[in-house]
Amino acid sequence: MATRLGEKLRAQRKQHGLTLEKLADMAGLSKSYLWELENRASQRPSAEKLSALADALGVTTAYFLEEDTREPEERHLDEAFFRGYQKLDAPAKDQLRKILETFKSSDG
Amino acid sequence: MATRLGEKLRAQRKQHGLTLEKLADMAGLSKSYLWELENRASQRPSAEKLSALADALGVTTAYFLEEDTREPEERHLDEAFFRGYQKLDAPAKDQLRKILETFKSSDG
DNA sequence: AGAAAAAGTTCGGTATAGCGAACTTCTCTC
DNA sequence: GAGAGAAGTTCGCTATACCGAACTTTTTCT
Repeated sequence: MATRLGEKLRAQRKQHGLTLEKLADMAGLSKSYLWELENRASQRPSAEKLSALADALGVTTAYFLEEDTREPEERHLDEAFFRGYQKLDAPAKDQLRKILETFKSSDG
Repeated sequence: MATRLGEKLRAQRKQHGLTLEKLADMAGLSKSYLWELENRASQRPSAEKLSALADALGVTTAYFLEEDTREPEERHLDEAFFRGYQKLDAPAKDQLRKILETFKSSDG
């Protein structure tokens, strides 16, 4: 077995050194269901549950859903960057956006 | 009735000039269920469905789930910025991250 | 205004999300 | 290696996600 989602969940959980029960408590679901998410194929968790898990593990729901070709490390950097960006005030955001535009035009 | 999620869904759908049926087709769900999402309280759609809707409407799932205090316009800018950033090559990303750090330290 | 088409709404049914509690396996410590 | 405690797994059940088809309302024609 082992779905893509299940593998990602388990990998993240282990990485944080959490047991099924601890993570389940943190995310507000049962450990039995969390086990099913990790181990049983074709689970379709609700957006609520998946989002709670993503929050507890410090990733985005998109990470669990998408086929993401990025390395986990790069993905993590990207998400951290976006969280940081969102906390800026409006003028700072605006500056960054302008800088991004110049970067865009200088490659493919 | 009208939940937070329902309101957001309907607002986005109208903004794109889509009927229930069109959006439902685009996102791969039935129009009857989409109607329920928009109009019935306490819906807990699967991450899959919500993600498909978010994709079709050009927003993130987080937008539908979070209490987001940002103005829709700002949120949209932020998400567009992040999409742009993710497409950059590694060195460009790295430069932007460093710039972000300098911005962070210069405010609260 | 009235027909026809398009949009929205209701409803009954099936599959499964998600739970609690019991059971099993692993990991200690003596 | 036995017994205790933690971690993982199974299972039966209830609530509900989600659908198709029928129905109603709104819009768009002439």
